[in-house]
Parts: sequence; structure tokens; C-alpha cells
Amino acid sequence: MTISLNDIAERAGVSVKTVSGALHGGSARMSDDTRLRIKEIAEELGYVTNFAARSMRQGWMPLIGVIADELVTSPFATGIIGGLDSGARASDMAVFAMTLSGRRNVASVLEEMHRFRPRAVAYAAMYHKRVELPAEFAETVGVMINCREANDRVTSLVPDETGAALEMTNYLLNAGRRNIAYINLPGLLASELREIGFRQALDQAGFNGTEATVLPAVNRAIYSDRAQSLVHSHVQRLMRFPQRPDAILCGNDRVAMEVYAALRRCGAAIPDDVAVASFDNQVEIASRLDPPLTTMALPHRAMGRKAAQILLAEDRPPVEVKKLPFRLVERSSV
Amino acid sequence: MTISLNDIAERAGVSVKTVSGALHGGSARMSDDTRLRIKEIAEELGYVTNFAARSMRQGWMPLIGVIADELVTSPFATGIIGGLDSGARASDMAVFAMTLSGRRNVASVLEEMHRFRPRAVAYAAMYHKRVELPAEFAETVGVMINCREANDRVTSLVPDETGAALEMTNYLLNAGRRNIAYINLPGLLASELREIGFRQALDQAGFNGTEATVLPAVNRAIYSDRAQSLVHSHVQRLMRFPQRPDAILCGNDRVAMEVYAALRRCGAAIPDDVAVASFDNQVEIASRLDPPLTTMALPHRAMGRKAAQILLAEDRPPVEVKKLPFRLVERSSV
DNA sequence: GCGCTTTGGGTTATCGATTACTCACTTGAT
DNA sequence: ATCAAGTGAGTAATCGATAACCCAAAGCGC
Repeated sequence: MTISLNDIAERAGVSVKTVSGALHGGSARMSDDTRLRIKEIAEELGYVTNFAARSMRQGWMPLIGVIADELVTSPFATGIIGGLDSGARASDMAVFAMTLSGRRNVASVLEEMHRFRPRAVAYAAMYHKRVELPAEFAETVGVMINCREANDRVTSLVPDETGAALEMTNYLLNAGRRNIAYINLPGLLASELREIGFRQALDQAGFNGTEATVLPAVNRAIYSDRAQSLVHSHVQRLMRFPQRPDAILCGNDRVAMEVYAALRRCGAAIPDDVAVASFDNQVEIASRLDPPLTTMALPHRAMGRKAAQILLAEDRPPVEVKKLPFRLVERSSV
Repeated sequence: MTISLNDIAERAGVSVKTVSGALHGGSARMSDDTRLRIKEIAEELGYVTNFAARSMRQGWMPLIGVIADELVTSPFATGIIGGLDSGARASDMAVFAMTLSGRRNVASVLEEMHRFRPRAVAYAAMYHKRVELPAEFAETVGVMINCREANDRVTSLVPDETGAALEMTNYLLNAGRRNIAYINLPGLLASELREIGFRQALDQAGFNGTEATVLPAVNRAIYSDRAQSLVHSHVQRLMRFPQRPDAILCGNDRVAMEVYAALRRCGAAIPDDVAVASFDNQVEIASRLDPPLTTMALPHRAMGRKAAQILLAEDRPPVEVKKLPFRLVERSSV
């Protein structure tokens, strides 16, 4: 049997309310003497608050629910959940994640979640996308993380893809690179937005299109051999151009990995002959490559923390789409 | 305001107890007519069970708590949490994970967890290790996943490292390989146990030690250049041996990745000249390598599922250490 | 000395679901 | 016709923490 406030009250010879006040209500009126004595007894008996009981009165459990659209364990989830967790902990809340896997749909997972009466619920996607949320849940879900609700009826936190590409391209330009190729992953929302930023930066710098090249890598199965050979052939062709690129910007770190291999085969040195830069900062890849890859880190942790802030705010702020900045991680590939 | 049984009872003109019986108590005595009518009203009002309230009587929430010793997001966690989740769902339980990060110790995280009154608690490690659990928690934690309690006072589920190495080595022997080198990662529990299996298999096959070689890779920072060069130099030396190995068994998939690169530099073909095999089945690596890597898959999912079974069993089985078998994933590197 | 405020703490109702107990009304057997 | 068994459903207590409300004693100004 677990210890309850009642057990402590009995032992201390006071009423439950006094015990409750002593342990939780910081400002409850009582002598320091009583408070201290009660705390000691609680400690001694090994009392642990029963959140379920408390929630009967509060109406909610100190939980932030997260509906994740992939198993909560992609390398990308680390940052989101971690940020959410640190933001939640600041308000003595815990994060409770449920995964949208197999044939479970949003509606059923949300209902399952609501059985636990979380204080607030967020929806998190593993990669930047648009998500169609059934209309009746637009109010239930407080924040979309790493995704936008199809009709923007819910506050969304997404990476500022375009801004990141702008920044990274300018970084390459500032490093003296003039002939920049961009190997993209078509079909992904992130890629499309990054491409916009890339072009913007070149426009602003006064370059016209002919000096820059945008080439597609393969979208879906980036593990397959075809993808690899596609990047390889792109790189080979690029290196035979009269105006050989002096920098290659990659859609993400995986593409960069293939570009590294392709450049090595062509005998091009990184960064001396060709600088390589990329997006995501998938640490296992980026810091492992030789030379270590300069890349824009996704603001996963920041999105998580910000989400907690928004969800736990006193008054829910108006719906908006917040674009969070990437962080430039300088390694030695530029 | 959320809907309660009371609201439904009022609307249906019956008592709460009848509503409770109709919705949850499968065998409660009442006319099908009443039951159906109540269910319809519940549906219409959007009733969602309040687990907190239910738990007041049950004494626990339908939760399986997991204390994870790393952020719940290593690629290895996928299987454990996923298995746990599928096992839990079969009993209408949810998985509630908390991470042991920063300066939070087991005691404080366990207390935090107990506030939610989970039905059972498991401890999960991200890689196979021994864990020192404070004595007072040996009874609180029901199962250790992927780790063993220092004094084996708690039922543990761990991968059968030795058996896996035995099986894989025999697989190589059956494939006609006779000169097998093993490049190990010293200092890791898993590696040491695998090495035992490797030696056992050779012994059983009647080989003496001279024909097999066990070489160390670097333990900690396997991303560093030194590690890479260590493996490289091992491989180079091996390939110059009079009795050149025809197979290299690797401590894990990362080591295999480096071995691939080293072999390529030596001009050795996989698997024609040298077969390569490994452990873990880190899919992102193993299926990506060229040729795809044959490796023993860690039983993460199985451990998770088994853990749920044990935790939710009617009567807690006696403490034991269960070794779960790996699964041989045949690709084309042997 | 009287009434008024402050301090310390008790009483009791409440949140929502469950359950032991009770009760009224049918049936069916004797 | 009467009693026993069975059926359908209500009553009220309960779980643990909290909060509104109440009360007694002490301190204070006049």
C-alpha cells in the first residue's frame, strides 16, 4: 500500500489539509515548525504525491502529450523530445509521447491520449511537412512541431528552411566561392524551400542563373544504388564543366556523404578544390566525414522548447506559423 | 468541461453505475437495450474515460514506465520502445518513458515516475551493460532491458551475445571460410561476450588459436580519425599475412564500415576475397554498405515485447537473467 | 476591557469512476 | 398461491488531494 496524505496526517496529529498545505501549497499559512515536522514525516514514510488524485481537482494531469508521426526514435526526434522535455520540466510537467504507427489514425491516438487528461497536446512530425488534421482536433492540438496544419488553423513551429539556405549560400559567397551547384532532393518540402533561399541569395549577390546549377538527387530511396549513382554522375559531369563549381551545396547531410565519395573519385580535394556544405547536421554523418562537414543544424531542440512554452502559457497566443532559425555549424568542408 | 459518466447518466435517465457497467464492465447485468442506448449517448457526447479517476480505485494508472539511461531516441531505442509498446497495447496499457539525463539520478527519476502511479516500471539501457541500482529500488523496478542489475536482484533481458557470435562464426565456417579474423571493440560488455562465442565456435570446429586473430579497434571515440587509422592498419597488416584471412568478423556494424573502406583500399573484393560479417544490424549502415552487410540483428524488439509480458503477468515470475537470441540477417557480404 | 484583525489549522464537499450492498420486480417451480 | 431464484438497476462509500469555508486563540488599538 502506498502512503497517502492521510497516513502522514495521522502520524503528525494534524489534518490532511494541513499536510497538503505543508507539502505543496507554498504560501499556506502555518508555522514553520509544523511545516518542517510534516515534511520530515513525509520523507520518513516515503510519501510520493499521487498525481491522479490531484488531477481529480485540477482537471488535468501534469503531462504534455505528443503525438509523433513516426516511432519516437528517429535521430531527429532527439532534439524535439529533448527540448519539449526541458521546457516541460521547468513547469513540473512530464512529456508523454504516443506514436502514430501502423493503422492507428490521429483520431484514435488522440482519444487514447485524452484518457490521461494531459494539460496540452502537441503534434510532432519527423520531417518538415504539411499535415491534414481532422477539423475537430484543430482546437485539441495546441502546437504543430516541425509541420504545418494543412489549413494553418493551429500554431506551427517549423525550421526556417529558406532563411537557412540564404544564410548558408551567403556564407559560401563570403568564403569566396562563386560557382555554386546545389544538389537537391526534389519532392521534399524542406528541399523546395531551401532551393528558394539558395536562388534568393544568388540573386541578391547579383549572379544570374547560368552560374548556378540545381540538380536533383533521388527523393525516396536514398539508400539505393541508383541514388548513389545519380549523385555520382552529377558530380562527374559538374567537374568536367568548363566552369567547374568551386562549391557544392547539398540538400542534406546524406546527399553530402555521397557527394564526398563522388568528389574523391574525381580526385577533387575538399575544401581546396570544392567546398561542400549542407543542411540538417545529422551529427553521426556530419562530424564523421573527412573533412568534417559544415552544415546548418536544424532547430529541433529549439522547436521543442518553444512548443512547451506556448503550450504552457497562461493565455493561448493567437495562431501563427513560427519559423525558427537554423544554426550554422562550421566544420572544415568550406 | 469534459463529459463524465454523470452527464451520460443524466441524459440517459439512469444511474452512473449503470453507465459505468454499460461502457466498461463487460459482464455487468443489464438489458442489451439499455447498454446500447448508453453507448450511443456516450458516443454522441464525446465521452472519453478519465483514467485518473479510474486509477483512484484501481490504485494504478494503465502505464508501463520506462527509465531510459539515454535520451529515448538512439536508433537502438526504436526496437525496445516499439516492442514494449506493442506488448503493452495488448493489455490496454501505454508506455511512459522518462530519460536519465544530465544530473538526474535514478532515485529522483523513479520518484517522479511513481507520482503517476504506473502499473510497472522497467529500466532500459541503450547498450548492453551492467547497472548499479540503489538497493531500495530492486523491488520497484520489474525488469531490466538490455542490461543486468549489478547483483542480479532484478529480472534482466539481454541479448545473447555469446550465442550470436557462435552462430555467426559457424555461419562463416559453413560458408567455407577458414581463416577468420575478429576485429573487436574492447571494453564493451557486448564485445567481450561476443569474443567468447567466437573462440568457442573455433574451438568446437577444431581450430587452434593461431589461425584466428583477435584485434582491437578503439573503444570510445569511434568517430575519430585514430580509430579509423587503427582499423586501417590492422586490415593492411592482415592482408599482408602469409595466411591472409578469408573472413573478417567485426565487433559491430560501425567497425564493419571501416573495414569495408580499408579492404577497398587494399584492393580486396567483398565477399570474393574476404567475407565480412558483423553484429547489431544498424540498418542505416548495414543495408547501405556495398555490398550490403550480413550481420546479427540485436533482439531489441523482442526484449521490449518480452518485458511487457513479464511486467504485466498476473504473478511476477522469479528473478532470472534471460538471454534473447539475435537474428541472422543474410545480405551479401559473406 | 471590547471589538477587530491576523494566525494556525480543522471540516467538509468535491472531482469521476468503481463496487459492495440493497432493492424491486419477474419468472418459474411446487 | 407462494416462495426461491434471477434480473435490472439504484444507493452510497470509496480512492487521495484540494479548496472553500469555518472556527478558535492570540495580538492590537482604542
